[in-house]
Amino acid sequence: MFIVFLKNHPKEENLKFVAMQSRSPKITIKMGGKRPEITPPTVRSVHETLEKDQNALEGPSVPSNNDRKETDVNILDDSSSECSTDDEDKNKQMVVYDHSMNGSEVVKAVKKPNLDKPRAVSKTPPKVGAFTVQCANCLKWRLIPDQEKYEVIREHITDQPFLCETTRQWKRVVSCDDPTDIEQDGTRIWAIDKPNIAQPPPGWKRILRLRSEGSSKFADVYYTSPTGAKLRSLPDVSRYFDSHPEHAQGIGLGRFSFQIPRPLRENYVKKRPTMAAPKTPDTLEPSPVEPIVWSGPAENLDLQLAEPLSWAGPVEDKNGMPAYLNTPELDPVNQAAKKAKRDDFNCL
DNA sequence: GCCACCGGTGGC
DNA sequence: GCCACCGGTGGC
Repeated sequence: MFIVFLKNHPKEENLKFVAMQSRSPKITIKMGGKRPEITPPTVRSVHETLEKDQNALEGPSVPSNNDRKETDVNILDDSSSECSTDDEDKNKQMVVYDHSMNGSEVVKAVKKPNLDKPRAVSKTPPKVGAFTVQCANCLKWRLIPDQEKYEVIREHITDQPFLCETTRQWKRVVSCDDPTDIEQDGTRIWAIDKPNIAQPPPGWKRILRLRSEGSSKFADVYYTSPTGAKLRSLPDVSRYFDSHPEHAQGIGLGRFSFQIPRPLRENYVKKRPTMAAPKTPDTLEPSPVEPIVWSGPAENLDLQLAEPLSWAGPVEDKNGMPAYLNTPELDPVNQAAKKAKRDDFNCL
């Protein structure tokens, strides 16, 4: 289940579905199954990007991940990577999803106006730009015209897998033979949405607010009540019902879910600093040995501990070799390589 | 003063 | 490590 996120330019707030190029890695994902496939980010020229987006939206293409079986739903965002530069920002362009054509959605790539101007607010959190669901049969992505339809699909995605034919609900004629609406080509930020979330009760609206890259959380969910109250948690909703019993009729807390999507890019969210890890043999640093000063009587020199100390030092295998050679996670060299790899992703 | 956004933390 | 929950705060 996917959502594609877009960060709208302030002047483009009226555009419902806008995607801007970013250097996000290409990611595909399979619900409840294999890990996402991530390929390194690439930088493309404006021309290349335009051509590729056109191909993605109009040309014959198929999802790159062939082993997906389940239906996915998606939300897209545009937000560029923290590693992007002003020059790269200039190369951004938009893909506009125009669903205003009587249900016959047309997706077209357009050049972003004012490419020379940097985006007004680079720190503003991204906005959801598009919803897309994967056909359970052909695995192609189908854009969903609006959030309401998306929420309907999401609510029953497990029991009623999404198919290309489902788009006929909004009078769109598309089949598995048609090219995918949108491709996971690294030009957008994708997020895995949670399946089977109930539609908000009548009069209520479920709002998803994305946070900026590097935040401690990816997003926040809140509900707006019929009275306009903004509720941030189930206890909030419960308290609201206590004070507005007239709005609680027939509405259980089960109708509310504050689950947030998960970004496909693992480093989108700042990792919580971990507690100091217990020292393992490979992390133990040689430290200066303090001389033991013994001031007791000489006859106590043979004093020994009654119980043997547990040994936390390197353990040898049966051949007398360090244990970490058989256990890569204990290998200090292996650990250093892993750390270097992690640092590569941080771009800091 | 309000509120969107963010950080922290306790519980699991 | 993830998530639910809520307090803090900067910008308006």
